[in-house]
Amino acid sequence: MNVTGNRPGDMDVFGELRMSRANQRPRLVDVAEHAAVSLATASRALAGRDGVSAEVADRIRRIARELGYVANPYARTLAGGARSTVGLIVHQVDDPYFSEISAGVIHLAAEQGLLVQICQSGRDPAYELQQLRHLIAQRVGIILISGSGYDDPRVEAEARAELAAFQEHGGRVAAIGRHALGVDAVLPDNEAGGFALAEHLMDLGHRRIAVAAGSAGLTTVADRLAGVSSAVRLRGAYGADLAVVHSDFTRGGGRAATEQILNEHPETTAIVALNDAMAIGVLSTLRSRRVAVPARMSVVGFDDVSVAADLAPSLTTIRLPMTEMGRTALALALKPRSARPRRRRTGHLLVVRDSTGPAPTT
Amino acid sequence: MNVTGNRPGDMDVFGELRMSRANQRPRLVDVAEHAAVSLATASRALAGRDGVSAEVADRIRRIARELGYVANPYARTLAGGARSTVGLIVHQVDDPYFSEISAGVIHLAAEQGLLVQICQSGRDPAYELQQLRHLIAQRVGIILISGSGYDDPRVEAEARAELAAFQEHGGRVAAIGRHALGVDAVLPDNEAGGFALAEHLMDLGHRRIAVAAGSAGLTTVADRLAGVSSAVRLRGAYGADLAVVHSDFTRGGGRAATEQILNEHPETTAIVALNDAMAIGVLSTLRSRRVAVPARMSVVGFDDVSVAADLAPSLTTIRLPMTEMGRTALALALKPRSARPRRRRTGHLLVVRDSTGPAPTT
DNA sequence: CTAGGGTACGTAAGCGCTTACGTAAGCGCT
DNA sequence: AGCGCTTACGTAAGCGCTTACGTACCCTAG
Repeated sequence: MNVTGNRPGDMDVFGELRMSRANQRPRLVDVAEHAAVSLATASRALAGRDGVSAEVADRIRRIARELGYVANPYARTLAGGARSTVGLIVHQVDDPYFSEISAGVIHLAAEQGLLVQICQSGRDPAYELQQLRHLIAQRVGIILISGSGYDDPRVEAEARAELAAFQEHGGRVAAIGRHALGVDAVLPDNEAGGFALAEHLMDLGHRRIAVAAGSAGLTTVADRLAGVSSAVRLRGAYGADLAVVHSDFTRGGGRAATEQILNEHPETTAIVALNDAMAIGVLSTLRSRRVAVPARMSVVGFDDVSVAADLAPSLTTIRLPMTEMGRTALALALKPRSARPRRRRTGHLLVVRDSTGPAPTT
Repeated sequence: MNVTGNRPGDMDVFGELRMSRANQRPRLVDVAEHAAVSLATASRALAGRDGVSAEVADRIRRIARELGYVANPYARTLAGGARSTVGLIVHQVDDPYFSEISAGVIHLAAEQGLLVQICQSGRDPAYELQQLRHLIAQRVGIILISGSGYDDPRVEAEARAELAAFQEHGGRVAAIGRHALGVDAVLPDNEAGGFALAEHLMDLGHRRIAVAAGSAGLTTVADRLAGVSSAVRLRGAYGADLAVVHSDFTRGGGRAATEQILNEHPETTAIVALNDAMAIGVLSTLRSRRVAVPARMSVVGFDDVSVAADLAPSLTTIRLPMTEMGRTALALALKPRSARPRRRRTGHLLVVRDSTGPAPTT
């Protein structure tokens, strides 16, 4: 139940790590003295609070700039209860989807002078919950949680409760691509994206479509899948049919799903991978199985990670603005809380490239 | 003193980030009281410092665990000069090379209970220096700097001076793949890697080799290039020849370099991209220019980012253990400083895949 | 002219921790 | 017995900020 690595031996790390006091950076008192005002006034002026006349505030700000004053975030946090750290939970930082989101978060955070603490949950709900608790214990002020939610109501409820308590105490939370948490969220329209992909394939004449889906327990999977199915159902009269194979949201998952599709649904002419990582695995396996893309099999992905355009064949996919999503999520969390959770829908765009073509005429 | 009603944190007028004091986690005093010792003793026991008898220390640790006590990192930092944040400077987090390094750093940091603050320098030396100063101003305890160094002695000297001063005050520094900083470093053998790539190509019969190099000012570029040239020079007697085109370490850079190589050095039968990102761009351009790989042109990369194996054709490259490099760098920084900079050389491995083949017989 | 109220600023009390220094007890030594 | 040394612990002074509250001053209304 405790965070890993909390054993006595590990604490030594801190023991070794200490800085000399001589690291003389200007402090708030220095600014205050130069400006011939009190600490309180200097603090108020720099925080932009009122109760300071415009001219004095200007003088203080100027002097702070001249001295190269940068507030000590630790002191600030300790004193004010204000939290200048944002905790970002992702499944895996070296997955392009998440690294692009992170890039957006980090970028805005840097602009705002906030620290970003990144945690990797490794796609494990239990570990994710532990990370969440750890972040809260570390007194972050903002928690950004990305990655798909879990269908399991118990898991999700625990996270939800933890976050609610955190918000109760003034913490800010925003979710990215995750809607069941009862918090502000930036959400791609996964269903519409799935719908668009299926439509695109059916427009090309495909009728036997297989879906390489991520873990069955993820809401993202369910949503994207729902979009695909509803598009297919709408054209059911034309004989469209859907096979769904569950694996996981990685390249390896894509490879596994492809094997299964090839074996169990040989009539398939198009594979919808529910994210780009899987699509990369799908393409890779099709290549080694000598299945021509798109001549014999069309493939689509979802996300448009940046490498998607440089694959061979380049990947038809749904573009999601990941970097912007990260930015937006942080921006959302930075705003004052509203009574009810806000949702920002992100745009999405079908990007047609070389991995899709007309259905083979058999 | 405790009013349950209206606390400052609840008012939250201007979207200020503040937490209510009511976020009652156990503090060190609570542990100390339960253990019937003083604050000082509790602190010493939990920090693993001596001056506390074994049994008392055990009791304190047990009680801390029972209470779920987690030290407030801000207070700890403020008070002790001990720094529990590690600053990580990368060029770009959504570049797989750096995201894999980050993953390693984050992982070890999580184990050690350290915060990780990631900065993106955007490959701009001036901005990187600014980020560096920012991290120092933010009082991080450890700075990890990755990405190639710059050939420009002035730029590098400034960073070097800044880091030296930081270390002077007890800060810890480690570099990843960067050797001119006068600090501990984990270094791949770029020269040997370049050598191995060139050897591999020449073994396959290639004699007209072109290099798609990153920016001319980077030490990584110089080192990898030196390896390639020296291998080629060694076989100069056999008529091997080298064309070098400089661009930058991105996919776009790879595309640009390829265009130039195709135009200016049409006799080329093999392209050495000095990192995998460029190699992806090279492959992409060759495909659109209808140059068969490896039949008409062989391509090699450097790094072995995880997608390299799933490209079409899969990429022959030098494998570097990026994740482990990140981990090692942090581990290095965590150790007490030694008198002179330590260097950890990482292994590397030529991974032969489908993007290389025998030179065309013309 | 004074009460009442607003504005601009100062004073000082912490936030939760680390650590220099002080103290009391126990030990061996002469 | 008396001295100094070591060990184990307590006391209290901050670390650099924020902010509740106090104070001086000016303005307006009565």
